[in-house]
Formats: sequence, structure tokens, C-alpha cells
Amino acid sequence: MEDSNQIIAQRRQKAGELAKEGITLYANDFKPGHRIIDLLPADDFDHDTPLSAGTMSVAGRIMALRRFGKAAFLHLQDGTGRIQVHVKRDEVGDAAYAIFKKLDIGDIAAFTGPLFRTKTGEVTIQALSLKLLTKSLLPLPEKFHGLTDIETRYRRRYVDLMVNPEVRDTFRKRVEIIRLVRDFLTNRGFLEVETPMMQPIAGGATAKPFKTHHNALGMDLYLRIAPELYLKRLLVGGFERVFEINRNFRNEGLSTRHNPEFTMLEFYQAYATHEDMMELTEEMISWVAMEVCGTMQISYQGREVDLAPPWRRYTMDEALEKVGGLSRELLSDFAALKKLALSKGVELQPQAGIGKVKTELFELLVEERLIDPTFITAYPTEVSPLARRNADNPEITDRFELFVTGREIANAFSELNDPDDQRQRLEKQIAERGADEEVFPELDDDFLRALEYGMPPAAGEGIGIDRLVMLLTDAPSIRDVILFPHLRPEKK
RNA sequence: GGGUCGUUAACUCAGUCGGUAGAGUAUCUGCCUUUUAAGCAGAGAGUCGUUGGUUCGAAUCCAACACGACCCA
Repeated sequence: MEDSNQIIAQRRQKAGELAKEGITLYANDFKPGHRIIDLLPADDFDHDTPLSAGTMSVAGRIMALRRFGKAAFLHLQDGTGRIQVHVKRDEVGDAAYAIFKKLDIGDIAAFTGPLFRTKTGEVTIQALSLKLLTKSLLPLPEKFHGLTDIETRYRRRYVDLMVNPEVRDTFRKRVEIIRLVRDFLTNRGFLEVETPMMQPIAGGATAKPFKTHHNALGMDLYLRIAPELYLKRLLVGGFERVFEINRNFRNEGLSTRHNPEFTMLEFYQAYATHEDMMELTEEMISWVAMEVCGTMQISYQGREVDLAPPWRRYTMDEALEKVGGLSRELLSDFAALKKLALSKGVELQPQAGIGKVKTELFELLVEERLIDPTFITAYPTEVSPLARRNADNPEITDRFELFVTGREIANAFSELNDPDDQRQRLEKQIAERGADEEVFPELDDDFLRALEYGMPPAAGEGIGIDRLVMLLTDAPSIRDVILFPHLRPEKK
């Protein structure tokens, strides 16, 4: 379809003419001597700093072009920035100018020459020579509105990155955030490890897995829904502080907050409790925000969010009471709670207990109203199959979830390390699921065996990296922080 | 899975009551050696998402489908 387009035909024709004249369309024998950012003054409005003397050489993509017959201005963009180049026939010579006339917006080219300031003060390279490095055959989006069509931006992320600087910024920040998290944990003695992405049993969370098959072994495997059970095996093995930043895969619906593959940080610390994890989380996220955003008071989608610790802490009951507006009496009245949940349209399995009902009501009434960071603690044991029971009240666990801007960012708990309790709770969970599940949940016997060897008391936490990046880059959709979000195939 | 909205030139968008398609940018030609959404003059560029239906006639009305966005589960 695109081959028949006039603009593309013209570009191919120009490329053909250049090739016929002996110009290499895809040369790879030029090494730029300078990065564009290093040629520009630190402050755009500083018109007094002397410019570096001598001949500069840069390479990049032509993003804008204004021709005047025997001269032209263009903007060249490399990985560091954008600089104006002035090309004059009298300076580059007739032969080079003839080649230059066949260059287009989108071409990658090299220019060498000294710096000067135009009469409006813009630092500009006066080209003395130029070289085509890569001919571009497809036109770039319009200069003023750019590329805004969301579908095209995701499908052709390379064009999005080329023309939308704020998109480049977001993904640079993403890399920075991950690096900072890694540094933070490494500096506290955590060991970064890699555990299986393909697992014989998809454990460690409640989610539908992707299924795949190993031909040589003749066995089905699942893409992991969580690394949790493997990281805990490492605690058993004696690594007392471990973390992993890697992909999880969940075979469920897509939304502005869900991509089938997403990046998860999980970390585990021996001899720590969920209380320690709360402190660590406050420290880590507020520090990362400070490093990346320069402040702990950030704005997300028009709402002010204060990330400065300490953060609010509510038990689930407190949150239901203070934020959800439920009375204390109601919270201990299972029948009434259940009736309320059903009246709100919550679907409950027959075996759902009070803990499950409270959790459903929490998601419905409280979650989206937690804008500033809030730890919700004392999760019911019923919905926390891997968490340690509270010493004073076995119906709740030593667990918290962290909510910011109405979204779950982290989930952590003191780990259950009693192998018999763990076995019972997993068996119960499996018994309650099952029938309607596409993938029948299985008991991970090896994990339980590991616990029988003895896992040190520990706390662990998972943080959704994509959601953290969304928060710190003010991105409304998870697709804005994943370079190549999942889309259906493009129709021919 | 359900609902709502969208899909028109390479890009960003108009298109009235149903009468065979418009603008800006980009491209091409000419002029133009400090412009920056350069300017002036001219030109070319379209399977109106797809397939059916209604109609003398469909970008426009109807249906199904595809892809996307948002909301809900």
C-alpha cells in the first residue's frame, strides 16, 4: 500500500539518483567527533558564553529543513539533543550542495564545521562539509502537531521516540528509576538474582498463566506469574537478602493498568518483618522520586501527591471505617457485611468468609480514594495464603499493601515459614479454585520441601515497576511506560 | 466479555440536510545566502477501516466485522 504512495515514490527516486551518482546511501565510515548536547550552552538563554572554537563534527537525523535556494537551515537531532546547522553553497561547494539538495527530513547525515550564533542568538554549525549516512524512505509526521495518533505511536514506537521528546524522557526516566532501585537495594546488601521465567508450576500468586511447551522434554511449562516461590528457596539456601527485577506474565485482560507482561521487583530480607519493609519502602520510593523528579511533592494527572515520609498507615478495618465510611459495629457483623457487598454487586463464592468480604469492600469503597501514599495493614489471612499470621490474631496476617493515587503499588508481608501451615493454606486455596480454572492449580511440593529444611524468618515485598514509573512520569496508561505494549496484530 | 466513542491524503484535522473530497503541514516545480510553524507563486497527492444493505445516488443512513481509546466486569 505504501509503495504506491507518491511521497515514497519520490523519495525512492531521489535515493536512486544519488546512488547513480555514486553516493553511498547507507555509509558507515563516519565517526562523529561531538555529541550535540556538548556544543550547546547549558542555558538556552545565555547568549554570552563563548562558543568552542574549531571544527565540530556531528551526526544525526534531519528533523526540520528550511531551504533558501543557495543556502538552508536544518535541525539535526542525535541521541543527546538538537542543533541548528547552516548549509551554504559557498561554504560546502557546488558538488556537496547538489547532494544536499537531494536530502530530506528524516535522513541521517553528518556535518562538520565551526559554531556561530545567528542574529537571533541560536548556536548553529556552519557546515563546511556534509555526508549522507542513511537515506530515509518514509516521511516523518508533520512538524507542528507531530505524531499523536495513539495506535500509531504504539505500533511505530520508533517514530514516536524520534519526534516526541517527552516520550524519550519517559523511557529515560524508566531506566533511571530501575537503576536507582537496583542501587538502593544493592547498597543495602541485597543480591540481585535471576530465577526461572518458565516454571513447571505457576505459583506465587493468583493469576492465569501463559502455557508453553518444551519439545525435547515433552513437558508443558508456564510463563511465571511471580518469582516468589523461587526467591524464598534462595532464603532457604542461605542468601539472606535477595531481589529480582524481571518480567511476570499474566494471561488476563488488558487495561490502562495491565499489560500481559509487566516488570516486577521482588525482594526478600531474612530476619525482617513487614514493619521493616514499610520503612524500607518509604525510604526507597521517596528517594527515587527525589532523584528522578527533584522533589517528593509530585503531580499525577492533575492531582498533588506528597511522597515525603512518613506515610499514613491504616489497618484494613481502619481504612474501611475512616475512608470507606463503614461503622465499627458493621465491621464485626459478617452477615451485614455480606449483604452490603452483594448489594454493591460484588460476586461472592459460597465459601467466602468475612476476610474475603472485607477485602472486596475495601477494593470497592477505599482503594481509589487513597491518593497520598498509604499502607494498608492487617490483611485477612483468608486472602493472604503466603503471609505469616499475626501473633495475636491468627485471622489476620502481618501484611501490607501500599496504595498511591488509588492504585496498588506494593504488596509485602512477613513470610510464612511454617511448612505445615503453608501446606494447609495452599491446599485450601487450591481446593477453592480449581473447577472453573483453565489451568488447574497444583501444589508446589518442592517449595514445601524447601520450607521443611527451614526458611529463616523473613519479610518480602513486590513492587510493580511499571506502576511506579507511571506515578513518577505522570503517565496515564501503562502503555506509556512500556516501549512496545501488547497490541493485536495490525491488519494488512 | 459488555457499553460508549473513534477510524477521511504521509501527518494533524474539516466535511452542513445523502448529490462522486477539503484545509494546513509534508512532497514536487520556480524564485529566494541568517531562517526557525521562513516567505511568495504554482502543481500533484485519497479503495473516506473492511464487507454487505437501504437509495436514482452513501464519507454521510443501517448491519456485521477489524483495529484502537475510555469505562465496566
